Amino acid sequence: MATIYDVARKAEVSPATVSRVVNGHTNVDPALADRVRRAMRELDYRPNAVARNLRRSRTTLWAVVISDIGNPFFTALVRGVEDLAQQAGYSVVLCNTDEDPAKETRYLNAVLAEQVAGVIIAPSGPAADLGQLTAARVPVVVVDRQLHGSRIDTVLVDNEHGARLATTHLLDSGYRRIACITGRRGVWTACRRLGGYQRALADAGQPYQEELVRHADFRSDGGYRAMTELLRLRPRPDALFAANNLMTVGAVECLVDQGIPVPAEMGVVGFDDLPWAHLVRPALTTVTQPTYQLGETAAQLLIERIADPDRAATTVTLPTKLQVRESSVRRRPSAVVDPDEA
Amino acid sequence: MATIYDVARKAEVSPATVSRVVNGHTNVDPALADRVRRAMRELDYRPNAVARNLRRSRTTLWAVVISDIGNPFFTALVRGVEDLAQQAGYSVVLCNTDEDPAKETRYLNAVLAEQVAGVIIAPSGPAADLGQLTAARVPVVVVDRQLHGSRIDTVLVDNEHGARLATTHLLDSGYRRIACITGRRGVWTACRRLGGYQRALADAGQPYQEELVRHADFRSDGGYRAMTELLRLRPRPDALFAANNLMTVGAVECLVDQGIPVPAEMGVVGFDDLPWAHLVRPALTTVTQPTYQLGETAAQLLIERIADPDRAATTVTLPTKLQVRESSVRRRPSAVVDPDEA
DNA sequence: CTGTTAGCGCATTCAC
DNA sequence: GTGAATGCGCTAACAG
Repeated sequence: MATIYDVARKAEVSPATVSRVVNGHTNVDPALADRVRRAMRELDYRPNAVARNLRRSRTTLWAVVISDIGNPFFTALVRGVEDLAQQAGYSVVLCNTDEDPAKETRYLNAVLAEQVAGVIIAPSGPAADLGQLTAARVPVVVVDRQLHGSRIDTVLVDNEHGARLATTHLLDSGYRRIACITGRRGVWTACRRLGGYQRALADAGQPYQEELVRHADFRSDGGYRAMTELLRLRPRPDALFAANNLMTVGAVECLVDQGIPVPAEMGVVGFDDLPWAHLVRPALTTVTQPTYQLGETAAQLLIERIADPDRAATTVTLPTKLQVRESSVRRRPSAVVDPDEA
Repeated sequence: MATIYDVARKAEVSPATVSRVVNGHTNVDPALADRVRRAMRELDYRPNAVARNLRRSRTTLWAVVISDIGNPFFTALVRGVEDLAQQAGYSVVLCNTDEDPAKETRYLNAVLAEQVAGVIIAPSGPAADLGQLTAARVPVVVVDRQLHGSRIDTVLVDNEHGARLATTHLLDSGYRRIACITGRRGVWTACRRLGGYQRALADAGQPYQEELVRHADFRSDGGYRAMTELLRLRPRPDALFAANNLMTVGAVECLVDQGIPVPAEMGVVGFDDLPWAHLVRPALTTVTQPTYQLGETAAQLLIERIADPDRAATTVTLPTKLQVRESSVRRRPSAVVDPDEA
């Protein structure tokens, strides 16, 4: 590979001038600039980003750390991040931890070693150790989860509100024994969504029954198992609020396998939409999150944080909406209007 | 951030010795090594990967270039790559081009500049310019598509065979006017899958009718539009073979919207599975690819290519299978056995 | 406006 | 087995 010195020699200028042309920083005599550009073309010169990063002691890379690349929630979020990152001149490195703390640690170490310009982390699992990142003064934005006690920029949705909407909707549809499958104890989103469920029951003067609540792992299999357990209860629940998209899928699979008709014998609402929620029969009612904007907002905060490392930390909360489809309405399911499909 | 010099000073050794301890290359006196390790701990020393990369003029990063991060096919593939990469000590950078040639070019440039150790590219769109990569002697493996005329390691599936299986199955189920939605003209997978469809018709002595074939963009919307067009034909097709997963989704959405019952009035088989294909009612019959292994195999080839840049290029072809579910069988749909679900 | 110079942090010669 | 010295390729002072 040609270096900046090769170009300089060929164009009969100094390496500094080549650098100036490449980066367009200072003004360069047009004639010289032309010679440089020609030399670059002839040598097929490509600036070595590694050397530049070392010299500048910063990179143009963001790391986005997510826990499940197979979950459409995260891929949509990544898209939002990526689009803004590109605009701002950053490339995005995706780190998929698969809910594996060891992988997460490895990635965070790599991220530090590689001197990334910033990190956006969207963990659904237990708390990551962001201490080392913040200690190294790496700009960080947390998405999807509140980290108490730390001054970090954060983007959230109103989980409690969404969960409450979902549960209230099931009550309004006439369901009375509503089960809840939420995430692991201690996981922030799991708590908030469970909280919204409880709140809705309280609002309606319904008793809160511990046995109707299950904690699973935010994955499909976990939803399946939790549903299996719930179906053993007597009397059986007549509705389900599932606290994330993949667990909803698992639960519905279980219902299909057991031959339990939805929504006739089991109303279902899931938290977080799925790209194909309306293709499943019956179409799934979900609490939708503005996933793409979640990513965009995180990217925006990261850009601002990089520009001013000392500004006060911000928390942005985005709204959720209830998307009523068929799985939660006992009669005339096809009459439901779906604004997103218009 | 502490540097190797800080550690050396604190441990009262030379930077070279610290480097030796960090990399475990040569033998170091245990006493010195201990002092070094303690100093590293106390200073929370983290090797600067950028500097190391510059010095060694190679990195420990792979780039995986895909065209749609929202497509489960690619995410599964990435998982396969990632798992092997981790084992081999590489980190994976995901580059999502969204079928946008400009984005792809930007990423390939970045990839060159960042001196990545290797590239795995899985494009579904038109030909990428890999020339510059191979010219720079960057190890490259192509997945999912054949690049004729170039000596590049490649991992494929037997597209033609899978498409033929799918079409033959529809014929066997009694459908006679079978439409095909494939990808853009000139896209390798699109051609091969169309070829399999044609071959199956020929095998069965059925005429090939141009009007039954549509070319779309491998995305959901394209499938929807193509299906809309096909439904205007008279006589109407009675079955569909769609050449990728997302177009299948789009086509089925269209059928739902038009109120056309599947499989009674329209048999459907899609190429490439979806994680939730069995949740859709009726459950979708698909041609499944070993997506994860596709990624693993690509990673394996890349590892071997890096180890020996001059070995002959290999092409590996993996098998596809027909997964019969409900959307392609007119009677007794629930009797179908699905081995993957056992 | 341009060239000379130094050094980012590290790994690797080469002497010792 | 260890340390001193060098340079990976580039950018940013600084001097001219």
